[in-house]
Amino acid sequence: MGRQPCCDKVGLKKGPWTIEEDKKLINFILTNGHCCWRALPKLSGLLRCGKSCRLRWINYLRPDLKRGLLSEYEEQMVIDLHAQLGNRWSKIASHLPGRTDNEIKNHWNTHIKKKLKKLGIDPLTHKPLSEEEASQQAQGRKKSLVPHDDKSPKQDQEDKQTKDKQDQHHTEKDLEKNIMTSASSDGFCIDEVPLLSPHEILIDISSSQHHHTNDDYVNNINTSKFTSPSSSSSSTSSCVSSVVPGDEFSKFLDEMEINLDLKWLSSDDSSGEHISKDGKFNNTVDTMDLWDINDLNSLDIFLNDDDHDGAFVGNGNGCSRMVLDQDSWTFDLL
DNA sequence: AACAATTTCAACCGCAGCGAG
DNA sequence: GCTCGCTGCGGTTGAAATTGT
Repeated sequence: MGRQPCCDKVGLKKGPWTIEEDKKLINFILTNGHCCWRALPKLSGLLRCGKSCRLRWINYLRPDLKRGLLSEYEEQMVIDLHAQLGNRWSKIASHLPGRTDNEIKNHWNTHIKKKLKKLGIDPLTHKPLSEEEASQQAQGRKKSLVPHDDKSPKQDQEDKQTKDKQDQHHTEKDLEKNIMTSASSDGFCIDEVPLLSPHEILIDISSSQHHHTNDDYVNNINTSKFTSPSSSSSSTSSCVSSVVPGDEFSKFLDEMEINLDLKWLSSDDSSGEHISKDGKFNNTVDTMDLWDINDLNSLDIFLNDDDHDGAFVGNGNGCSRMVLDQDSWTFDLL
């Protein structure tokens, strides 16, 4: 019989997301949350499969994402965690707030692997490379100990991944046990990284029945309400509901008399003409700025900023930590 | 300036895991 | 215990960007 495909693929769009699609997805999730990824595309009017929507949200549009390269500290954490967990990227990501498994995986494959090899460390075993391997690395020639002629880098990578999988399979339980009970050899213990449980991260709407000042909201949120689930594998299965439950966030916006009407501004030009990511030239405000809801600076600004005459615009420098090379998006105040 | 080679990373694919019935 | 449907994960791909010649 075979499995049903994750979605009816006929007529569904694939490939890079357009600004319009992003807008639709964000608007829908922020106003409705996502009850079910499979149903979301239909409800939101997107010609994408639910899986694609989920991925786009989690890896790119989620409000609490950090953008830009991993810091040295984050990189070191990834290395430490990888030494213990292997290629379990979602687990690794769950310890790095604002980072996704995909991002970490990519960073590992493109940066960290090379870095470790340069340092004479085998990225798979985290042990020093043999002299021969190290010298080969130094020469920039990659040859496996088992001769494999003109294996492409891709094949080489596949081999290593297979090996990695096997190694991982054998040691998985030991590792898990080790992680649960002890610190790593360099003193870093992932158990020290706090993971929040869902009850810690939901907005306390009951308390918001009372009148709040803007500062109340921001303080409330900054303390613990908006936090990073960091990856889909964290304590709750619903990314949005764990960060900002859709209907609660809507209530919050309603109560603040904020109409969630997204305006799309280029990160490098918030007022003029724009060139969107796909290279199309827009003379309307039509690209988006990512928000920095992780620490709610942008929210802070749009709640408190008097300078924008009603129209909230991304928080400039404050946003840059997350935005960097990305566009970002903003709200309009009524 | 033009082209080739390499690198990066967003997005896709297939499978595993899990809960519901 | 089995099947089904959904979600999440990890591996892979390929277009775009960057670098080298």
